Amino acid sequence: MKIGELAVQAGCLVETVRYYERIGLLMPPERSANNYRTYNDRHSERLQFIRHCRALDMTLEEIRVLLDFRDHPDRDCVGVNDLLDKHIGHVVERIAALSSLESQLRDLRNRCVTIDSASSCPILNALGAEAPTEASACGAHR
Amino acid sequence: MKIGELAVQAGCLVETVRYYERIGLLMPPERSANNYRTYNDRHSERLQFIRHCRALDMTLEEIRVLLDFRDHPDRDCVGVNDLLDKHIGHVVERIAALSSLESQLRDLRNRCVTIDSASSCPILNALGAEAPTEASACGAHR
DNA sequence: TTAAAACCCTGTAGCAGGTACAGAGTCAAG
DNA sequence: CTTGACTCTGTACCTGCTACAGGGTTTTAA
Repeated sequence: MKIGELAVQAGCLVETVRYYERIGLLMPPERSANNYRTYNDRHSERLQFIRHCRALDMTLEEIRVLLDFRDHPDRDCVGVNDLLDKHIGHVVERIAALSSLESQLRDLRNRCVTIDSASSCPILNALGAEAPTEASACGAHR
Repeated sequence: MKIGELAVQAGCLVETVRYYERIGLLMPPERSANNYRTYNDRHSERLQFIRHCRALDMTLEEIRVLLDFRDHPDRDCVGVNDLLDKHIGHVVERIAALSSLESQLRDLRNRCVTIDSASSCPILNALGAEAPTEASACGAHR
């Protein structure tokens, strides 16, 4: 099958498929006489695996590790569990950071009750003053 | 004051300060005879405003709007409230998406109880099969 | 038969929000 | 007078794609 059909099967763009090949996540397929990529079901399966993982917000590096486990079925799968546990940890952290963020933003929003000139806007004033309490963890995982 | 001191005051890197100047968020300061940037307290205040907003996970475009309100104290501040409400909306959406993600990941993780070979790992198998239920909303805001 | 639409190719640039150099100049302390 | 800490500009890199430009090919419809 050609790249367009593969992309449809996986629900992604053709450019994404070529991108995965370029970064070595998808092995380069055979080329037909006209230099078109020709894929088989194994490629399709692998691409769908990748897309499922991406839908679960895993990084390409995490996916690379999982693919490596898939490529070595003889090894035990402890690493798979570890990776998943870590990934869940990242997600939990990110939720906590965003929840804290939300309450800070609501605090800020509640300061303004009257529509007035920007110079006396309590929100702008609060954003300019001191630190808004150690927040963020924004540099965190995604 | 020189750029290093300014950066310390704002808790960011020197490169970040220059980056903000480059994209027009921070006005270019005076230069001393040796071509060093020389900042005053107004610069410092503005930079700290920006960093506070970033700590609240606002985009640079959102911050640009808020700075514009600050720069026009005569205008009313309805737009400030609107911007904040929208931003809170984004954060709430993102939390919902991540929570759904977390439960999917936990489902996945719970499939594996025994340490076995990767070929029979239920996690790898599940990631390879069908769609893991419409998930993600990963393309969402940040 | 032929022309247009729909595909494929490579290569490169762009997004956000910075970070990290390289290679050069400047300045203060020992 | 040299060492180290700063500063400057410019450019490349990061993630995970997306979107061209500028070509070639194949399929479909008139």
